[in-house]
Amino acid sequence: MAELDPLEASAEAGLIAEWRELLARHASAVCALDRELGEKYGLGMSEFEVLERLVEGCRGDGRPALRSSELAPTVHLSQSALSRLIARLEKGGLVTRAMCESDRRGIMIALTPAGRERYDQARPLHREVLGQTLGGRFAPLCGESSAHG
Amino acid sequence: MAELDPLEASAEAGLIAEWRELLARHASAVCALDRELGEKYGLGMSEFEVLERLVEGCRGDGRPALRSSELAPTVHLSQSALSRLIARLEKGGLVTRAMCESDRRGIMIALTPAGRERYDQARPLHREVLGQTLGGRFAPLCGESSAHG
DNA sequence: GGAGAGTACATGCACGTGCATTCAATGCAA
DNA sequence: TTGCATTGAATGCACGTGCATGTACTCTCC
Repeated sequence: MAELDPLEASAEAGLIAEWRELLARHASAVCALDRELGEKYGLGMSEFEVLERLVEGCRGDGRPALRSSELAPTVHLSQSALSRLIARLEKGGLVTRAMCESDRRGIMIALTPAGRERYDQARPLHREVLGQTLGGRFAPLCGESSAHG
Repeated sequence: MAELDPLEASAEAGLIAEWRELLARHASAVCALDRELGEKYGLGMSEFEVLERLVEGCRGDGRPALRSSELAPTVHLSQSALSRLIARLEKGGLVTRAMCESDRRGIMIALTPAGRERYDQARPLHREVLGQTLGGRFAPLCGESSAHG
């Protein structure tokens, strides 16, 4: 049982505490976001994140669109998952996919007016949910047995 | 555009910064844990978490098993997901499911010696990965485009 | 210019997840 | 006791994800 020094053991305990808090916060926030954004605006958490990156990408310079490869690292999604997510958003009329003229392998993803509007509508709820789940401390934990029921 | 006071706007910016850091840390840790534990010990992150709860449940008092309903809230999994996860662990010989004699609707989940051994083997790697992804700051982000390739 | 390596995105597939439902057992009331 | 609502867990199903691969295009070197 004497596998660690007392010092290392307490460092490990701190690490695990940090890890479990991270898991709990993540679970409660993602769960609440998916539920709330999903039922009120038909968006999942990742869909909203992508819309938000597109809105930010259009800010400042007049660039109207982002490459898929620029988007992927910012939303913690695999390339294939992002590809399908963009397809869903396009099907919903929230973004458009256009061939990139400088490199015809790539695509330019642009927000449509409907996409911008949906984002603007969903944003206050997104912020509110985050405020409750991150700022607030009533973490309901996730899973249908505790928060979904 | 004047939808928020400056004060509220900066509070919102802080909230979003916190949220994005949470997402980034979670993604990199989960991705690394699933990859490392998966390829070296055949365990996913949630499988490991469940084994750990069982090990902790057996500590102190001599209680050899936990109810499924006790386990669920601690691992941020739905009841159905936990049910299938336990089935996978049982199939792998790491836990046993036994009828609960006091309430025959419930089941008692107990770690087998093999399960305990697998946990003991995997634990150092689990801690190491967490130390790198939480303590360290080289967050590789997740997704096949950045960390899986 | 042509061949082969490398890159960007799409797609087949397997898998884990949550929701809704189902089945069995319990608790309570009549 | 019977009858009914409730609870614990398992399962059908749809869906989002990652991995491996396919397809189209670009780049480099000859």
